[in-house]
Amino acid sequence: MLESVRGRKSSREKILDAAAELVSEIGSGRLTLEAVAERAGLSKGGLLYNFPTKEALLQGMIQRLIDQVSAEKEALRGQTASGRNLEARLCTSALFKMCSGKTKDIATGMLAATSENPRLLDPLRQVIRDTLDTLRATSEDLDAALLAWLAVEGLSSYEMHDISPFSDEDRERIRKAIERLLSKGIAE
Amino acid sequence: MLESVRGRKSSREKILDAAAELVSEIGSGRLTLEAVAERAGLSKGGLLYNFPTKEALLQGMIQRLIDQVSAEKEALRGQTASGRNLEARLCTSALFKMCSGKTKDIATGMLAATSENPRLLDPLRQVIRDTLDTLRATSEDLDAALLAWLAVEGLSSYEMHDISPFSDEDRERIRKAIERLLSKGIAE
DNA sequence: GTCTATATCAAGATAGAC
DNA sequence: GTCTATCTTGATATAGAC
Repeated sequence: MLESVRGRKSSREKILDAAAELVSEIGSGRLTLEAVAERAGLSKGGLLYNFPTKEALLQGMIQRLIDQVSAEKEALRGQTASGRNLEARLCTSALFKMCSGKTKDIATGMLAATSENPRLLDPLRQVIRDTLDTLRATSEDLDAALLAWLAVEGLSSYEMHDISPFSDEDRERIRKAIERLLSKGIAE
Repeated sequence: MLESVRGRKSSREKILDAAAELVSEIGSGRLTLEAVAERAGLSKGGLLYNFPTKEALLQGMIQRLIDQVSAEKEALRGQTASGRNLEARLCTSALFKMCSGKTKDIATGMLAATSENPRLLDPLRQVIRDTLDTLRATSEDLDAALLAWLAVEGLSSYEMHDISPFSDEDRERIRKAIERLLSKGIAE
């Protein structure tokens, strides 16, 4: 699935980047193949060689979103000390990184898919169900785990729609509060 | 602003309802004036009399979303015992009601607006900034208030995109956990 | 206040050259 | 693998009747 070659990005990657940026800038519903092609530095024909339909492009955006979060989570697993609510900590950290880092635009794939055809979110639905199952099965404090997860999703949603009122310091404060919630739980 | 007359809904209300439903069903990007008109039980011409452009319709959807949450919050204010993190409790309760009740569809106005023109979310941006200011100024435990707020937004986002994995019981559990977080805070 | 008819335009997709 | 040219559809918006 990883198609980046050393040095140069593949056309597919350039196209997905271009599409993600455009969704942020002009809105998911205004995403046109022509605009994506121009931004990615090729023609409509070239784009349609890589993604034969617009739906295929949107599917690609969703799949990259899923792959990115999954990869981030697994990378964190190696660096994270085991302990209370481990899975929830991995999951929230990975999502948090996604919505604050430079891969932030990738989340807009969700908006693009929702816009065109809500069923394109099916793969994401499955991931979310699996995440809930995992949290249920492994969390020492499920209430805290659910709230932490949802809070990161809320933040992510705000960033995705570009309506977040939070500064970098705010986000850091939120990150720490989530960490505290997961390790200490809700007070009695 | 409230234009409902006793008995019959105004055309405006019927149109806004129809648009909200359609966004849930076919995706924000597929929302067409013709489909809205048909669902609302009038013709394209009749629709365009009430909302002269598609943007005006989307603005109407966003405004109704804002008005609804605001009204819900003020209604709750009368019934809620004052106490720890009052504003956060009002705000989360109002949002929670929106995303689980029958007014759920109204939230999809956000998707419709994002889809067509992200700047249509400007009024919502203002409300969110004001909410953050209020929480900052009044919360006994700001960390808890922020997490609770974000958690409801996360839940709302899942429901809005129809990717929520939660059952009614799950949502009730989440509601209680948020209440507990706001009244008790994060453990030490 | 709501209807029909129509002008106008833009977007997705195809075909075939290079 | 990428390009240009073209076909076709469908959506917004206008004009004017009822």
